[in-house]
Formats: sequence, C-alpha cells, structure tokens
Amino acid sequence: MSKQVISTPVIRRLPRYYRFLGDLEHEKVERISSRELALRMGLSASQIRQDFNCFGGFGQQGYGYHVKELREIIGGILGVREKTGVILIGAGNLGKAIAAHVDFQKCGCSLIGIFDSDPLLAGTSTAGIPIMPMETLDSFCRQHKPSVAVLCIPKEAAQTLVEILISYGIGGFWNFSHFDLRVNNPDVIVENVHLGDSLMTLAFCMHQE
Amino acid sequence: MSKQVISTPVIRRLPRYYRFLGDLEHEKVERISSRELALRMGLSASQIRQDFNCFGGFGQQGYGYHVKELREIIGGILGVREKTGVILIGAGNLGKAIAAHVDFQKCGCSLIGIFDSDPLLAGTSTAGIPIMPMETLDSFCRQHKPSVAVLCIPKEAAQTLVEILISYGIGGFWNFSHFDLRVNNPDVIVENVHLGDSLMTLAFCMHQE
DNA sequence: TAGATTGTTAATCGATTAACAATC
DNA sequence: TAGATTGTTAATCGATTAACAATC
Repeated sequence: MSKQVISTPVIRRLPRYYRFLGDLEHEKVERISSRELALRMGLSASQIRQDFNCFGGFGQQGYGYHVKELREIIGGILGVREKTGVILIGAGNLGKAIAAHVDFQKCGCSLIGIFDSDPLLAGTSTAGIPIMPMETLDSFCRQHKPSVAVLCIPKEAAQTLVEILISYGIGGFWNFSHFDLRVNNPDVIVENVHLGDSLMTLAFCMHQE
Repeated sequence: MSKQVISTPVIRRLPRYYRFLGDLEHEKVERISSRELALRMGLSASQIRQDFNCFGGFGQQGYGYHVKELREIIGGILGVREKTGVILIGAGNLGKAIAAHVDFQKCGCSLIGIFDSDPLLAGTSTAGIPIMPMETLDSFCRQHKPSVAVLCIPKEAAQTLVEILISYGIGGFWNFSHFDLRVNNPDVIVENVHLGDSLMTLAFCMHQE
C-alpha cells in the first residue's frame, strides 16, 4: 500500500467514480475505457487514469477497466464495507430528513442513535432509529463507541457540544449547522455542509452572463 | 463592471465570505484586514485580496475593509437582494426538510411552490408553502415564471422531468436526486448536491492515516 | 501480429503565495 | 509624517492535460 498522500480533488472525485461505476454495473456494462468513462462523467481520460493510479494500476492495456472489479476496489478504498458507527444530534426537520434520506449503509456507515434536547421527542423514533435525550449521550457513547457525529443543531449549541463529543471519542463531524466548524485536533476530521452556500452559488452562476 | 470570467474556486468562496462577514457584523466588528479575515477563515491574506479584486478594490490602504460595506457588496455580487422564484419538486422527507430548513430568502430566492405526484399530499402545505399536484405545474410556471427548480425526486423520474421543466422556462436546477444531472443547454445551470458523496469523503479522510 | 488502451513521464495551465510599490 | 495595509505584479506550486512507450 502506497503511503502517498492523496490530494483533495482526487478524494472528492472518488465517491463520484464509485457512483458512476455502480450505474454502469447496473446497466450490465462489463468493461469501460478511461475515454468512455471520461465522456460520461465530463472529465478527461488522462485525469481518470491519473486518479486511479494514485492507488495502483487497476486497468489492463488494450482492454480498459473491468467495471465490477474497479467498483469494488474503489469501494474498498472508500471503506464502504465498513460499519462506522454514526450518531445524529438534533432531530429537527433536517435531522430527521437526513436520518431517513441518506443511505448510511451504502457509505460504510451505520446510524445507531439520534439525540435531541427536546424531552418530548425522547422515546419516539425516526427511520427506525430511536431518539434519545441528550443526558444519555455520554453513556451511549461509552457503550457503543460511535466515531462520527452528524450535527443538525443550531449554530449556538454547536461549538461547546463539539468539545464534549470529542472527549467522548468522536473523531469525525458531518456538520450541517450554519457555521464553519473548525477543530484544532488534527485527528478530528470535519466535513462542513452548507446548503445555503450551494444555493447561492447556483443563483450567482445564473446571473453571470 | 469588469466582464472578466470568475473562476470556480473564487465563486465557491463568495458565499463563505458573505457568511463570515455576517458573523463579524453580528459581533459589531467594523473593520477587518485581509490578514485577520484570513486567520478566521483558514485562508491566506493574499488569496482574500486576490479574490476581492476580481470584482474591484473594496478596501482602503492602511485601514483594511469596512465589514458592513464589504458584506453588502458581496451580497450584491451574489444577488441576495433579488427574489429569484423557486419551485421544489418532490415533497418527501428531504423535500420537506429543505423547504423548511433552507433560508431561501437569505439566498436571494423565494420558494413559491412545492409539487408532488402523490395526490394525497395535494392541498397540504410545508413551511407555509402549498403542495400542489404535478398536473398544475405547467400553468403554475406560465403564471409565476419561477427560474429555479429544486429536485427532490427519485433518480428515475428526474431526467425526463428536467426536459419538461426547461421547456417551462426553468434555467437553474438545484439537484438532490441521486444522479448527476447534466444538461447540454449552456443557458441552464445545474448544481448537484450529493450528500452521500460528502459522507463518504468524511469516512475516507478518517481512515486515511 | 495489429489494435487498443493503459500507466507514467513531461508539458502546460491555472490557482495560490510572495513581494512590494502605491496610498490611505 | 510614519505605519499599516491594500492592490497588483511576479514567482511558485500543484493539478490537469498531452504524449508516448509498455503491454495486453
């Protein structure tokens, strides 16, 4: 295994490769060349070959890439066969929708608990996952050792909660709060999702030109 | 007005600048230097000055940038004072959450209608917006001329619907369906959001090192 | 074998960073 | 005026593209 550091642009393209290869497999396509895949994905063939070769030579000269095999390899790289424990904090509109809509399984994750400070929600469940009161977070984490927390809480509540969650052993945050979470600890990974930024970008591009 | 083309990385940073400047204004900070802003945002001062100078010189030598003024300028560039008409298709879990959770107003948009093919949903409403049957989409678009459609529908339904929506005058798609929407028409802008990709990226980064 | 397509190196392009003169 | 910080040009860095030898 090469210990080479993978650049961010490459990392961000991996899930997309994985998705497109899934579609191809679904369409019963057995082999594909970098040229064809590039055409489909709106990339260049060179780039695709460069990307794959960050991890090793998965193709065969004169043939291309075996779709099923390549998909499995990239799946392995992305760790989709793992069962990373995930908890979700904040069972409001967005929290519930994410719990129900995102296929955690497919992403190598397993949503094992939802927490909310509203006592009225405790005892109910969403997407088959029980909603628990915040008081039980500590003991739950000690018992089940989730490594990722999805944050669907208001901005104000987030920063302090994050420190606590890190002390509970959380090593990754998928942050939907309306602020940019920044953590000093280099072992903690943060993925900020700003839907508003995405919509603004769309609006800007429409008014350009 | 410079007709210079703005690069994608710069465009993607604009909403973030806008957000951070909003926070600063909230904290009653009147002026800020590129150096201080860089520190807060995890960028370099050079980059910030380069970015702003794509649009014009908004700062003042020896002083820095006036927070409120700069925020308004960037807001103007992003078009947050516009009222771009938006419709949302698919009032499932995710559709409802987006309708309720995303602040369209703040993004220069106005969510004016939700459509769903399920006749049971017709007549109900989410986030104060009425849910209407797909049959009324045509006449609604002719009357209200929305320019953006949010797609919260299954992959299978999406591609054909998109063609129809374009014929109804939709020029921008905010696509949450599980597929990459690609449109040939250069006047149509697409912003694909893949929450699964984002989660996979987080998981990958956690297992790296 | 001939044709196709990879893996990989070299060339190009674009974005970020550094430097500094202009100026408030 | 002196100090600070911008706007802007030049240097660097990294990512993408092009080219081609290796090889299935």
